[in-house]
Amino acid sequence: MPKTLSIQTKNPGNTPELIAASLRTAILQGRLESNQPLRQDQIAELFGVSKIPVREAMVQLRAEGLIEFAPNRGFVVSELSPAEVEEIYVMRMALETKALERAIPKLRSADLIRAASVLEISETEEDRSQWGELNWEFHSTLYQAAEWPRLLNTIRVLHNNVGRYLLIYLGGLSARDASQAEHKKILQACQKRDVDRAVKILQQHLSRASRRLVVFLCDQGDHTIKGVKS
Amino acid sequence: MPKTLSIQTKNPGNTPELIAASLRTAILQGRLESNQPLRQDQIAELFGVSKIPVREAMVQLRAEGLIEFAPNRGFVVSELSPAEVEEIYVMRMALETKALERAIPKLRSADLIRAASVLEISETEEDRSQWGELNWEFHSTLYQAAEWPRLLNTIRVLHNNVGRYLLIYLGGLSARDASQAEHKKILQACQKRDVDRAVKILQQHLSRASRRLVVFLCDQGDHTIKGVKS
DNA sequence: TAAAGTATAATCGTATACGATAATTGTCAA
DNA sequence: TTGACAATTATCGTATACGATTATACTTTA
Repeated sequence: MPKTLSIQTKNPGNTPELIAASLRTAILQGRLESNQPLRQDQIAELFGVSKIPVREAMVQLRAEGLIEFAPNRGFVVSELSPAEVEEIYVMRMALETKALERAIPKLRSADLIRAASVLEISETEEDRSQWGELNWEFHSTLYQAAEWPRLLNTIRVLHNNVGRYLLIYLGGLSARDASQAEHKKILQACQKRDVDRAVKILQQHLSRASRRLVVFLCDQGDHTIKGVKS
Repeated sequence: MPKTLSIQTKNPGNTPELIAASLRTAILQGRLESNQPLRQDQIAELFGVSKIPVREAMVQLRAEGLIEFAPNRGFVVSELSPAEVEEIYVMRMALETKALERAIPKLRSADLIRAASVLEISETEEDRSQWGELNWEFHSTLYQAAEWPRLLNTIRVLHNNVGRYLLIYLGGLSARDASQAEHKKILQACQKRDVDRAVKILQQHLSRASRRLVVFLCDQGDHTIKGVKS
């Protein structure tokens, strides 16, 4: 369990939502590891609330696939098998290409500027825990122009699911530089309104990330099958 | 509010799940209409439980997009605008073609027989509230062979979201016959392991349903913008 | 009458409490 | 020592209760 997840002062939103957001970030940043049990009492105390809003937050996170549930045993942080990572990338490819296709003709210069500045910030960002967030910022800045909010949200959920693992694998600087270079190419194609080229690079970008991630997870010492150590 | 949603005898599963399943079915079958508020006390009493498992069920259904939530105002059954229906069909097309592509080479004869028998049953099924379920049975029988459970689940959620509306529009017998004919063609292509043809027909099937549904919703007396009558 | 304000009722949100279930530890016999 | 069983502890699941919020009905006043 991390030292502290978040301490709220008042209640400026709704409580289960705030708790879900805090836990979500902790999982994405790798501060909560796979298979780690989430104790309701403990988390409730951490946030200074009872178990009830905590459980609602967890039902939400379970629906997003970030945690798993077993009756009377509680919730644990999900672990993805290489096969599941592949599956998620198949879905991302199918959905993100649709989003990008529709977004490109609708991109405003403000969107392009924003995407470019996110890339710049990424260059100098030292804090690894922020990389996943910046990565999402870049992609979502482009996709949101499609004005398909449900699609964007589904993509976000899928992105979050691989987020933790992406973080580990981007740890290698060469992988990160390659990823950055691909982002720049995608942005250039967007600026030229070259849909086919942008989509093609995006596909390469995702399938490369998928392959690297799968290799990483397979090499990764533990040959784990869905949380059951062999 | 319908007469009865479901009366449980014991607790053979976990309670919020059972409640969610029951409400989900009620929404899919059109027994709970769009914008109808879901009163926690009332539903709790209906199931003979307190509000707490009811709220958890609702958080789950909200995550699936079937109901919406406003703090201190509670939950209401979602209403889809024509634009949202289109969006969902774009997503379905992107995802279902991937599922079908991968499934076809892996389809076992048992799967094909099952799909065929679902179509047969559909022919004779009088009860309209079952059509959505049978429709899903047919599609999911084909898709599950892909062995991508997350993808299948996401498709199911999307299917559920348009389920109610589909039900209304399939009310017209000609539309239903057309849909059945397309299903048969898809199945034939699957039997011949003709991936390209099957995918092509599936795309037509979905885009036709989408167009018809959008037209239907636009004609549909009420020119409603996200629940706010104009 | 209509707008504004107030009182009442309906509903929500969750802290507390407690029985139910699972995990852990301790005990005993083989 | 080790396996089976019992006792203990930890944790879960939710019914109850109650304050907080919102909706509705009822005044009051201009």
